[in-house]
Amino acid sequence: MRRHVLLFGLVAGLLIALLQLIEYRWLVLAHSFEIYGALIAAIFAAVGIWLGLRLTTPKVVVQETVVVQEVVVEAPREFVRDARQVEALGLTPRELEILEFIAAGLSTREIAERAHVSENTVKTHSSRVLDKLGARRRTQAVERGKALRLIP
Amino acid sequence: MRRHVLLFGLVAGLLIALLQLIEYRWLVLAHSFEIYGALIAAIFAAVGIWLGLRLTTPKVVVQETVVVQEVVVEAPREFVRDARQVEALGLTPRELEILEFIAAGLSTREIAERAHVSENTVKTHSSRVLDKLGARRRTQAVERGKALRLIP
DNA sequence: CCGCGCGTCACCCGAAGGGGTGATTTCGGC
DNA sequence: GCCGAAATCACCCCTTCGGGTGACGCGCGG
Repeated sequence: MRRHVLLFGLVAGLLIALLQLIEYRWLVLAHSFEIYGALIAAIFAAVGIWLGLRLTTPKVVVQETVVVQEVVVEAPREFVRDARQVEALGLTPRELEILEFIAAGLSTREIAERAHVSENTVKTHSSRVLDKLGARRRTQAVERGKALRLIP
Repeated sequence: MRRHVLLFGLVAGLLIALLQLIEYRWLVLAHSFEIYGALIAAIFAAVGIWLGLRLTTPKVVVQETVVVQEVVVEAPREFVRDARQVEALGLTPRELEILEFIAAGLSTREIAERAHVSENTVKTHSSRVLDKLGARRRTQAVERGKALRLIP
């Protein structure tokens, strides 16, 4: 980021110098003022657009035959649960919790241990989750949960 | 996109007009020329950056109380399977295929239909997948498969 | 040619998951 | 104080899943 600012400053300086040069050589004419202004405007706008794109576009780096692509980390992709989906589906906090455990690949027994409840309770919750998600299997529930942004 | 170009043209025109006005009113001084140029440069660079960002930043649209957010499709996040992991685990193409079906939430029967093989075959494959991934359940296999970049 | 990896299919058995129903408790709101 | 939502637990029944084993055909490489 700082690199970009420095780069921009450098480019700007060079451009100004260049324009000054051009001005003194060929544009010392009547109305050169307007042309000069338009020229500056156009060039800097272009540079600005380029810079704006640079700031948000991924970069591709080639490293020892391995292509590494810098991904735009739009705020480290911190997971944010889609509250509207949750509400629309009527999922309770506990049910979401069990869904997360399921997505982690835990068995009913393991979930029961971690959630400090009986296996029957876990089964009840998971049944409700499957029902509310319209899923017939845990794997399907997980798939839908991820698609609906209910779980990471 | 075309909208942006038009918008930019309009803004540019207004700015030029504004600057002309300012120039005639207060900047008819010695050396106003450089100031004027710098001003144009700065403003248009800013506009350019803003425009550049606008072109690549997600947009939020409010529709009948429903907020729809355009998500930046970062090069559709093309999935690239980690071939080294596949080799390290000794997973065959068919097994990976079945793993994908499992991740999609399909049952053994459904997978058998889509893969045009018997349920028994699917069970054999899925058993091998679970074995090779060190998983005890399908959900766990999916979780590990994703973690190891074997499946999207 | 023979072995090996892969894909295919079968059968069995026990474990796990899923569907349905009913019941109790707890807690916050009306 | 009653109601409803949420959470808890139980039991039954059936399906699915997972583990184990065995077998067959095909193609490739030694």
